[in-house]
Amino acid sequence: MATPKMLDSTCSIARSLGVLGERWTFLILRDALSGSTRFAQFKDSLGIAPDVLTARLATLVEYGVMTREPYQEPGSRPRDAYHLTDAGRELKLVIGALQQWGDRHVPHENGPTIERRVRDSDRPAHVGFVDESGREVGTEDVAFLRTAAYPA
Amino acid sequence: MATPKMLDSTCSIARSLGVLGERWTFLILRDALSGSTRFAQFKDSLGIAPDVLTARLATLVEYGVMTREPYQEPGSRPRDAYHLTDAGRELKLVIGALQQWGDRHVPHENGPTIERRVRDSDRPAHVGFVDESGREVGTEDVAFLRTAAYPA
DNA sequence: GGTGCTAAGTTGGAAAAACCAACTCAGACT
DNA sequence: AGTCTGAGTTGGTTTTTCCAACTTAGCACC
Repeated sequence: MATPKMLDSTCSIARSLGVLGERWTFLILRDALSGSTRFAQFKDSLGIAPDVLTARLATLVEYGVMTREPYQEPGSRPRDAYHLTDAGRELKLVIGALQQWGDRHVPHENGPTIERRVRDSDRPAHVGFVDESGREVGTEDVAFLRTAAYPA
Repeated sequence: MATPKMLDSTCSIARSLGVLGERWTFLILRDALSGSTRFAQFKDSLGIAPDVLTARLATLVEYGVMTREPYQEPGSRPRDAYHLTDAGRELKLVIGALQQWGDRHVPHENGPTIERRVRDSDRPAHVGFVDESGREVGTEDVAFLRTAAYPA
């Protein structure tokens, strides 16, 4: 139920995790980013208990990460489909960063099963820090600094 | 206990979450990235139950995200300090991506309390997709593609 | 050399969340 | 009328988490 304590935090990481930090949520988003839209798709792909899936989809919809829309395939009764919103699609970066970290630091013997590539050029892409001019900056060259809004 | 089912997955995201996906872990890492090293620092800052903190630190150490080292301040008894490894420091990218998403999509009325800046120039930085040449690419232009290792 | 202090835990019991199997419900199709 | 399927709900068990109290080890002071 998207731990409300965290949603009020002044820390953006805690607030993100208030929405996304429960078990299964990131895996649901991974599936959604790769095209899953239906309850049964998530359930079968993940092996998640249906009551938990119901709860997770509800919080994702509640916080604007996904929408729930009725749709009807011809010759089928109306169903509900879950689609990522713009906010949800922006999580591609978070998912990509997790994927990249897992590739490197929790490797599987067969190597990566998914790679990130630029659509047109087909060249490899990765997640990194970028400055205003769109140039990559090394991780060590980025500092997390307190703003004026930082509490005392 | 770092759900072993996920650690064997061929999906790198699932493997990452097998190590990092339990409650509190990302917040522990956030604190670690901002300089916390001691048990009590994490406990007091997060309000986490001590038994859960013990368990989380143990899995982070087990999977090479942090190290546990005895150290001694003069005039104090020897204690254990927890430090991020290189693998742990690379999670800055994941944490940064979560932070950025929270800033934008789960905003707090006071605005962000932390911002990402390039160390020398002091200019803002963000997390993004980058191609081989170090140039940022839009999220829409990045595809997640299956490799030969993708299971049937 | 006993008492108190503090950091880093451990332990035991209560509460919350996740898991699992079985069941419901509604429309389409036969 | 009966069957199938997707999308859930329900009830009971197991696993995690939470919380408060307890332990342990070394230092400092008297």
